[in-house]
Amino acid sequence: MAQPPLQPRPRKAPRRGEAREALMQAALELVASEANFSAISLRRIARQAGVVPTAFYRHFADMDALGLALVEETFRALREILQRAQLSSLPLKGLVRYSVELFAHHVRDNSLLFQFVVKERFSGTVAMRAAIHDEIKLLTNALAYDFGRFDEFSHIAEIDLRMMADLVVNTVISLSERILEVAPDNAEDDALMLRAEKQLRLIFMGVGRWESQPVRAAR
Amino acid sequence: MAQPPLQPRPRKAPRRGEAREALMQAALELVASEANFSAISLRRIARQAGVVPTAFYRHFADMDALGLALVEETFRALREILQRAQLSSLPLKGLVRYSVELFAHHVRDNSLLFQFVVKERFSGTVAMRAAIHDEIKLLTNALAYDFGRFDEFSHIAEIDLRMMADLVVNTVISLSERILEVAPDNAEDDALMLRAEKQLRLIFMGVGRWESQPVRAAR
DNA sequence: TGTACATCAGTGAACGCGCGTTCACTGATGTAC
DNA sequence: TGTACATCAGTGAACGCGCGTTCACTGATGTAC
Repeated sequence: MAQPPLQPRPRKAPRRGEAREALMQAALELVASEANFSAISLRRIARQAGVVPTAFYRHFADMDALGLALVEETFRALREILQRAQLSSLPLKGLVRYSVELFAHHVRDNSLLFQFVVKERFSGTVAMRAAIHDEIKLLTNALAYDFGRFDEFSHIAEIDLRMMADLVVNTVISLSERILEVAPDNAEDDALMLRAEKQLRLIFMGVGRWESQPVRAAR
Repeated sequence: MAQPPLQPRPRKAPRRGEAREALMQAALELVASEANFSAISLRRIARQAGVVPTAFYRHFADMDALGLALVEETFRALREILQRAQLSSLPLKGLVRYSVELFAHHVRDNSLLFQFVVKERFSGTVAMRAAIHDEIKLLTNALAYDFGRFDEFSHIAEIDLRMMADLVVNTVISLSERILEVAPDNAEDDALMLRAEKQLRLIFMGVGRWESQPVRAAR
């Protein structure tokens, strides 16, 4: 049945960056379909990408470099969509619902990237964990800054703005994790989005009544 | 210098369960000091436990069984401390602060176990992820049930009690993750606990104003 | 437009290593009488 | 209290395998002129 490939198949023309993207995609697929990044081998990734193991080194110094590239790609795309949406210039009314939907759909549309980051956030190498942690911290700081520009938050001390931004970011991260662990299903996704939306509205209900303590004098 | 151990050292008397605990402890130490569970080998665990690789099989069918035993141990101890504390019978005043401190100290005192669970919650095998997920769901349900017994929550629909319990559990999990990623340091721990306490108080401030939608008729 | 050549992506053989798991074994502990 | 024996934790040799990485190579693409 099988035809012995006696004559070597013609070498495919290499195109710049093609194999690099194939390797990144292969890593994402393997991590999503099983295990985590540290449990899959360089050789498996190369095989999945349709490339010989040694070709890996043409594009990445080692596995850590590949992982870091995937983290960067994830947050690059996330920052881009957040910047395009210009959330902080929208009217407050309906902002929560809109933001939750925007985020949830983005996670679904980029589920392999986000699955990768969710898995590696705590179990990756030190470099990868630090990279993810730093990116999340940047997002949290930006959110705290945006809060400060709304009248509704004018009575809140800076440290409490950060506390609130942290709570909101955690809630949204948790939403992403949940979305990724259920099979794509509109009804289920809607239930998860509705719950997250309620959680955020609950948080913002507290903001109006929040009284920040006066700043303590540094000793 | 080194004396050649020509005559075999006397065999240590095996004690029931001793090696089993040594294997579990070895796995915790290796996971905490580097990598994650899927990245450490059976042989490394045996070596760390001071036992020959094949002895592993006397105590666990495979690595998955060891991992599941560690997950179970973590939540067994957590359930025990929560049950002892009898939180829901304490006066509401000061309950948030007390609960946060209780939890944070428990995490510090059992940091290897919690580091393990935090790392494996998303990156472990399917069986381990499911076990952790189920345990957290049980805790969330118990918390929602406890909420329902306070007068302050009497106007909240059941689904919203669950939504709120979920938000509280997420906040506490996030606190644990943070505590485990900073070196033990009372000042830093206190700052993390204070932030979590504020986040929980903010959430509960919203509860008084929350209006649950009337239940929709099933179609 | 044509030619010469540097660059660089991809190849394939080879290496030594740590891995999970098997097997037959040893010898101490606990139990039946 | 003493003896015989089943149980079971731990041993050590051995296996075949996939791993990361090295090396010298091939040949297509892009560039200088």
